[in-house]
Amino acid sequence: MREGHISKSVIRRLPRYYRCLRDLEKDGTARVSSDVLAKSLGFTASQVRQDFSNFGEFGQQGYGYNVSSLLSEIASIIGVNRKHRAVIIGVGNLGRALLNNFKFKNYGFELVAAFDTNKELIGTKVGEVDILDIADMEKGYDENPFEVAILCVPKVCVQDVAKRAAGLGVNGIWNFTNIDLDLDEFDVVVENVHFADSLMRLCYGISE
Amino acid sequence: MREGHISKSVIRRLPRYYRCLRDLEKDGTARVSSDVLAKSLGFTASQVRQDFSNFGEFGQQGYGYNVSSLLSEIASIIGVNRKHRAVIIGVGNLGRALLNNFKFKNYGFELVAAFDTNKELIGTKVGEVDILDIADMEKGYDENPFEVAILCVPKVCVQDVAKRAAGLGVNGIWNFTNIDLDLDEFDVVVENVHFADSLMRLCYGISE
DNA sequence: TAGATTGTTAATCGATTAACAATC
DNA sequence: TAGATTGTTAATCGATTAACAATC
Repeated sequence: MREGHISKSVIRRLPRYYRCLRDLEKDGTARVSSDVLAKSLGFTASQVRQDFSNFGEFGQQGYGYNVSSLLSEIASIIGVNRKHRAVIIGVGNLGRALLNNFKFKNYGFELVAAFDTNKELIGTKVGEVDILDIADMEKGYDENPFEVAILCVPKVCVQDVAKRAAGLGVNGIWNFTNIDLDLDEFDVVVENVHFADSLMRLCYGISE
Repeated sequence: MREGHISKSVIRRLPRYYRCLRDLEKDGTARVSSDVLAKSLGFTASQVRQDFSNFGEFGQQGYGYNVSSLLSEIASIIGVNRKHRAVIIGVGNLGRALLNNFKFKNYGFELVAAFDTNKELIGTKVGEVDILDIADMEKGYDENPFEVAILCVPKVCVQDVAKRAAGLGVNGIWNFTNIDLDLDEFDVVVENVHFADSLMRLCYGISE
C-alpha cells in the first residue's frame, strides 16, 4: 500500500459520506460519531475511522466529528468545492435530462456548453446553456476551454468523439455510452455510467 | 466463503464478460482463451479462470473456451435470456431516454408500462409502451404484474413510490433517483444508478 | 473524574495472483 | 507427440474488522 495512495474502495465510499453528512447538516445536526455514521450508511464504525484516517485526523476523542467541518473536509478531498468546467456532448433525451435536471453546481461542476449535430438544436439554449455544432468543438474549446466532457452520443460515434475530446486535453470524461473507451494513449480519467451493466447486475440479483 | 455463494466482486465483472463475449461472437470469433479475454478486459487470466470456476467448467484444456457456448452460459447465469417484466415510473427526460433508447430486450427485460402524474402524458404512448396514471399503479399491477420497477421520479416522492412498488411485491428496483432507498422491511433487490456519486468519483479523479 | 469516542495497531477475512498437474 | 490452456491449489496481497491505549 503506497504512502499517500487512496484505494479505490475508499474512493467509492467518499460520495456516500458526502451525501450523508450534507443531509445531517441540513437537519441541523452538529456532531456525529463514527458509530452513528456507520449505522446510517451500512458500514462499520471501524471502517469509517479507517477511511477518514487516510486523509488526516478530523475527529475528537469522546466527542466524535463536527458535521460541518467534516463535511467541508470531505468536500475538499472530493473536489466538489471547486468549479470544474464541463460540456455535454449529445443532446438527446439523456443529454437533455442532465441539462434540465442534474444539479451540476452541487457537485463542483459548471456546464459551459452542449454540442450536437442536429441543425434544429444548434443555436438554441437549454436553460442557460448554448447548444453548439459538434463540428465546432475544437473552436469552442479554444474560446472557452473545459475540463470534462460528458458523453451522451449514440454508439456509432462514441470512440471518435471521445478521442477528439481527449485530444483537446480534457482531464475527465463522464461516459454514458455503454461502450468501453480506449483512451490509453491519453492522460484522461474516465468514469463510466454503464446502464446495461447495472441492469444486468439487477437481473442477476432477481434471478437467483 | 459459503459454498454456492458468488461474491459481489465476481458479479460486478459478469456484465463485462457478457458484453465482451457478445462482441467476439458478433465478430465471428469461435474460441477465446482466458489470456485473450483477460487482456481485452484488463483482468488477469487467473482471475478469469477463477471467476468462471465459480459456475462450473466451461473450458477445454489446450483449446480455451468456445465463445458461443460460454456466452450462453454467462447469459443464463446473469438471467438475460429470461424475460423480466418491468415498468418505468416517472416519464421525465430520463424516463423518456430509457423508453426511447435503451434496448431492454437485449438485457432480459420487457417494458410493460410506464407511469406518470402528468395528465398530458397519461393515455399516450412512447413507442409501444402505454403511459398510465401513477395513481393506478396497483390496478395496473393486478392486471399486468411486473417484476421490476424503474424509478425515475423526482426526489420528493421517491421513498413513497418505492414503498408502494415494493409493497406490490416487485423483486427488483432500478433506482435512478440519487436517494438511498430504505426498503429493509421488503424482500427486494435494489440496484442504484447514482449519477451524483459517479460524478463525484470523476471529480476526485481529476482533482488529484 | 467517568464515559465516550477517536486514531491506530494487530488480527482476520476475502479477493487476486502465481504455479502447476491434468489433459485436450 | 508437443504445445497450449484449463481448473484448482497454494501464496500473496489488500481490505475489513476487532481491540485498545490515548485523550477529550
